[in-house]
Amino acid sequence: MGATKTDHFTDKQNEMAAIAKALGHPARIAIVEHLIKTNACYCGDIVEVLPLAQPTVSQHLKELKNAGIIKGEIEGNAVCYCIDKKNLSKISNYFASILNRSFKSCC
Amino acid sequence: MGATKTDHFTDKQNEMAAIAKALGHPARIAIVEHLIKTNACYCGDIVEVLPLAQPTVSQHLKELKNAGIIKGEIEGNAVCYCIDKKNLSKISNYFASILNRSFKSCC
DNA sequence: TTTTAATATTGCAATATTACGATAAACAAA
DNA sequence: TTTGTTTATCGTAATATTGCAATATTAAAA
Repeated sequence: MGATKTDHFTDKQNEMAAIAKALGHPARIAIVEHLIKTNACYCGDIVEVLPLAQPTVSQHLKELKNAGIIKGEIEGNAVCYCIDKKNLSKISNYFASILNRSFKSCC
Repeated sequence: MGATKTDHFTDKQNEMAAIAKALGHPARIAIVEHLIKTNACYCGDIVEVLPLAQPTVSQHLKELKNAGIIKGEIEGNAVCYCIDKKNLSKISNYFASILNRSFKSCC
């Protein structure tokens, strides 16, 4: 095996898991943090900041983009990336609502 | 390759990524949701609810426990699991603070 | 003690992820 | 058109994850 049984779970569960999974790597957390700090920046700037080769960074950017966490705008031969707040808001609200519904613990 | 370069990132980045990663699977999201709904319950109840075999569920529970998202208390020969709010609060607050710091988008 | 019940662990196959060199693609500049 | 710059894609090796059958472990019950 090795393939997740996504069809056995609800759309919402799969959606939240996909967003969380995209953020489940320190390089992608670092990218998000850098985009927050600089507000927006070129792909090349991110490559300079991270301890990873350019193709690896490009791959991480693609995953964040697929998950709807960032978006990129082509400017000439460069690409300007920035945060797409929508899905970050979704997962933030999701966790907040889970915590609100969680009262006492048995253990 | 295939191994994440954790030593090149900050402790905070690695920590947030680890929590997000643990939540990056629909089965683990479903487990968390079920624990919220029932407040606390036995491992066996979770196995009944999920479309996965007992060893697979046990493995997912272990990952959630390692990430500090749930905790389990042994009661006789059964184990009662419940949410450990601490790390869920951490990631919830983390995303909230990221969103607060994120103003306008370039693209 | 033997049996039963509830979880955890082991071992393994299938698949996914991570990382990067090489290369391609797209565009600007000369 | 040629060259340089920027980013994406391809191919591939190393490693991690997912899932489950078989089995071990632990403790209650008979």
